[in-house]
Amino acid sequence: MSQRSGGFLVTQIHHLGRRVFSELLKERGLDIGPGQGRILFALWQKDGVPINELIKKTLLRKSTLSELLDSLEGAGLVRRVQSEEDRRKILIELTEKTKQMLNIYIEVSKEMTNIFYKGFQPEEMDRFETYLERVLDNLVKHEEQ
Amino acid sequence: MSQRSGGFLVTQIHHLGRRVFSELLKERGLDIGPGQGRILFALWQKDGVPINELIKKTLLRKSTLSELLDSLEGAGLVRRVQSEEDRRKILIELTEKTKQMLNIYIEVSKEMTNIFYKGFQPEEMDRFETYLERVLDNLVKHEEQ
DNA sequence: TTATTTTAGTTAGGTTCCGAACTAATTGAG
DNA sequence: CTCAATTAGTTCGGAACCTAACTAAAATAA
Repeated sequence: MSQRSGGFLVTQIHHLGRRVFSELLKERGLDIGPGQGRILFALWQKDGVPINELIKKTLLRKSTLSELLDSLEGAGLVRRVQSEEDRRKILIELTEKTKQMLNIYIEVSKEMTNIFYKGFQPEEMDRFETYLERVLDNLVKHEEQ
Repeated sequence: MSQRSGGFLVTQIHHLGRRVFSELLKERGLDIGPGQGRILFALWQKDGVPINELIKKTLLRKSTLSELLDSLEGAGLVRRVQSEEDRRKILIELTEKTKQMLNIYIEVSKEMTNIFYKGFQPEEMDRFETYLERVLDNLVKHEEQ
């Protein structure tokens, strides 16, 4: 009976959050969208990786990544390099341009976190993120059958 | 320097959840997408309302609603009726076809909730949803300036 | 070796979202 | 009463997602 609404809330938070984040990126002069940012964020942790590794980190579909990488490459933010060992693989590298964006991106992310978690105690953030990880895990496991 | 990742987790849950929900709708023979379902869900609670009311319930932009309503109307799932009192307003009504979908939709929603919250105790769901509401509230207030 | 299967990525077509610029009806200020 | 401002929706172009169908390279099995 319990009319749970977790999924709807997550959806609403996602869309509102995306709008706010977009706005912050723009204000700070970062000319990238939140979808592009998501990929760059993964690449800042480690670049020179094949698309398959980005799929694991972002949970996006390969067709989505393929297209987002087109736009990032078109904007000169990443480079596609064919792997020597396995010529099926395409390694994604950051360009110099992108490396200089990292610090601003981190600033914007912090700002975003402040808005997101306004009024939260650190322990509350921890508990909340633990719940989020459990839900994500449930969904990932369900998708794997 | 707490590297918080709530926003990323929410995004990932949103996208994975959408895929799972889409799949469930299809399996149950409901020929609607999750975006359409979101609007129908609001209308099942109360229909014959102007688009502005749907904006408040769904937090979508009016252009988004306008287009989703086009697709719903095209599929014969809703009707647009011009308001008598205020001819700027368009009231959205469910059709008979749609009213018969409600029960199945509720079933699918329950299934979705079971997957989403697998392993959660009821109190944990309550706490989690309270956190979600607080985050959503933070974002709504920030958007209002 | 050669044919099949698997893996890596792209392409095509469609959906759901957005902001910005538009039309039309109502409200409100002078 | 009239005209400017507000409110209600639509349209347009683009971004970020999807599935399904494709190409090409590598691995495997015959």
